[in-house]
Amino acid sequence: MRNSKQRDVILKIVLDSSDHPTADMVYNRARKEIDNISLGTVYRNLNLLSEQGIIKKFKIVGDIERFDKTVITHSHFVCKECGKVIDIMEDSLSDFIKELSNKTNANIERYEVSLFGTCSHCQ
Amino acid sequence: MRNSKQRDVILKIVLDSSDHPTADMVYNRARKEIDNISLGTVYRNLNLLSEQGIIKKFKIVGDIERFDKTVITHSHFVCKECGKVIDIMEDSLSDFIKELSNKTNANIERYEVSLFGTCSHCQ
DNA sequence: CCTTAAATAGTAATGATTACTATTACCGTT
DNA sequence: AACGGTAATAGTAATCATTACTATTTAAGG
Repeated sequence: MRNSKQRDVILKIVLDSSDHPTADMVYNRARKEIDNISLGTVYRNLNLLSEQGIIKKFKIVGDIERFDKTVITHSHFVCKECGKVIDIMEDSLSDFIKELSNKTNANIERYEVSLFGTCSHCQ
Repeated sequence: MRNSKQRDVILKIVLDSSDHPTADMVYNRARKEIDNISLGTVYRNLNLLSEQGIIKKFKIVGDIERFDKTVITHSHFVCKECGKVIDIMEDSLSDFIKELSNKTNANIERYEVSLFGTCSHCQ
């Protein structure tokens, strides 16, 4: 993998963001530094970086792809008022899923939990 | 809401299916009964029927919309070998999410859990 | 400073879903 | 049984996120 100014900028944007940006959000932020950067380049590099485990790509049900600097396993909560995506770092969830795996005699290797409601700010 | 042959056929197909069909799957099955039924009609009626609570529309992360005759809250497991979508009727999950709601002082109103792995048949 | 392949910009294609519009058909009223 | 209003439909176009394609640019090793 060669160096590229584009990839550096894209990585820095994700590492500096805490709002779980979409590819389009990264694209718009990147354009402020490289005015003619291509959306395809943003997608390719976001996918590349997440394949390498440097950033994390995730999806919330009913939503589009998002990217996160936090690579460790965690879930996401979406506030229906402000639209914010909030990290839920919940280890007990993974324990719970393991139990479920035994009960249902299906071998659960991976899970995605999307939570919806109202965040503490908006209540 | 008026009667329509199309809606009757579409509803019957979902009620007779246990494979969590997509709109396109319902469309292809419906065409065997009404050869010129429109895909738009299928989408509109599937959405209409799920708004009425007669069927259930759901999504698995990374997958497209699916429809289910089972309307009560439950989660879904996807086998990566055979591709089957299997219902997980797990009450304890909902209790767990309620607890999580308290811990995180976010008001969790709804959740979607997608489980991935290998089913009992394919192991 | 050359060369070569990786990376890019710009554009086209894809696929699921929704929107649009002229036509059809359900159904209550005569 | 015919009529008229309007909901529902068929067929097609539009949308939007994402991927694919291709000619051009650029990193970096010799």
